[in-house]
Amino acid sequence: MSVRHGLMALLAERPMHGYQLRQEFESRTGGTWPLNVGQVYTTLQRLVRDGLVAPAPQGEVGVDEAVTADTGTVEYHLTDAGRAEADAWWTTPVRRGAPARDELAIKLALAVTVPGVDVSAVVQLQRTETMRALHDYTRLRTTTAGTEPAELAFSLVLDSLVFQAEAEMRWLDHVEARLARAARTRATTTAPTSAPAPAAARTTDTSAGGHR
Amino acid sequence: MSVRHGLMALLAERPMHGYQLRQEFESRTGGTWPLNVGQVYTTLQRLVRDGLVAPAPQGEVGVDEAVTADTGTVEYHLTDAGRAEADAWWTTPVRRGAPARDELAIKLALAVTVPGVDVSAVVQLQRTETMRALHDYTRLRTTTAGTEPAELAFSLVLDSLVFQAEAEMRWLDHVEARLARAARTRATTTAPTSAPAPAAARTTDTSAGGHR
DNA sequence: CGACACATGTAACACGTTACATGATTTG
DNA sequence: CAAATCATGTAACGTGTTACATGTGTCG
Repeated sequence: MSVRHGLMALLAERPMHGYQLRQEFESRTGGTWPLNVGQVYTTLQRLVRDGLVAPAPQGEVGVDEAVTADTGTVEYHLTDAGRAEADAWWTTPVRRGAPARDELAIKLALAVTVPGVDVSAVVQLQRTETMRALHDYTRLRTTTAGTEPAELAFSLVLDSLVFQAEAEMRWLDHVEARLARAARTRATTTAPTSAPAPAAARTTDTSAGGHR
Repeated sequence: MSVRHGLMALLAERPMHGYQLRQEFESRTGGTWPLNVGQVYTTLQRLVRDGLVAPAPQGEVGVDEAVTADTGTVEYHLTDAGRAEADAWWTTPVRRGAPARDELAIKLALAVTVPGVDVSAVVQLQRTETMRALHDYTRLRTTTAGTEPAELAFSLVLDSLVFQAEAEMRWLDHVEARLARAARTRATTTAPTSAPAPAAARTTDTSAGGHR
């Protein structure tokens, strides 16, 4: 629904062409989320179908209703219903009740339940990837620090990505810590008397485990 | 792709029915992400089509190839290619290079660039919603604290949601702070001599935390 | 003229969601 | 027997993604 509402938000500012919508959407988010032009038009079609947006052919301006010399370009604008929808978007928070599927969380949840998976290795790989992304973000941020709305917007988007990536890193640390604790508990409960190998493996894991 | 890979991960443990796959997927994630049975079957179809999964009709076990007394139930299992794919999933981190569309980030990025939008109000509404979700999570966590794999998995998922929600809260605070700073800068640069109202509004903003 | 940005669309496909239809098995 | 659970699927729809086709305007 991001694109749908995003386009409506842009059209609330002023009527625009489909092509323009794409440019505005991308520039205001610093190109973080590229938007294919085709999707703009398909989404616009759906918005028109739902009566939220209406097209107005741009021509040499006929005085009456008939359009003279249609140039083929179309300017889209919000209908009243569309404006209401756009307003409703601003006054309705993004639902966090039924969270969106998080591939990483699903992956690790399954990893700890499926036997034979080296969870630590998975965590380690993800940590590297997330760190890499984090570096990319901070590198990007140094190059931009303006006060104009568009630059502010991009800066906020970047901050959002950084905050999320940092949270992910913290969570990965947390997962590793809990795994180590669980392994310890398991070792003492399931094999209290005879379990020399697991104990050795455990100490090796936390210290030499190429992670942090 | 979460469901697709999730099903493969489950099938890597042991062959299962479609119905079972749904139960396992949901129980191991604590019901955080409900999975419609229909989607399991359509996804399985695609996996079969792609040669990653193969169905085996369950019957009264005919000795030769002909199946005697087919009960109508089907057990799905990974093919060699499917097992390779599953292994590849574990050894490939979730890509953070091209981040998934974050509706909240998009929303706020557009909010600060579209004139006439009360960004502070949007932030405030979202803060309330995110807080509510955070409370729900912590309330859920108190009821579960086991060490069995499934409970550990759910616990980790919950932690992930908490970490994310906390990051979102921090980001919302951050956005508000930057907005206040931008408003100050703007007030001094665009109207250095005559701007008493903005200054008054600013002090009200940061102290009377109710909303803006 | 040729390349490039502007501008509009269609087609095909993947994934996800909901609702519906159909039957077998278990259990109160 | 009736209801719930187990079990398998189909149909329709919404959104998102990519690739392709088509044409205009501008500028070196």
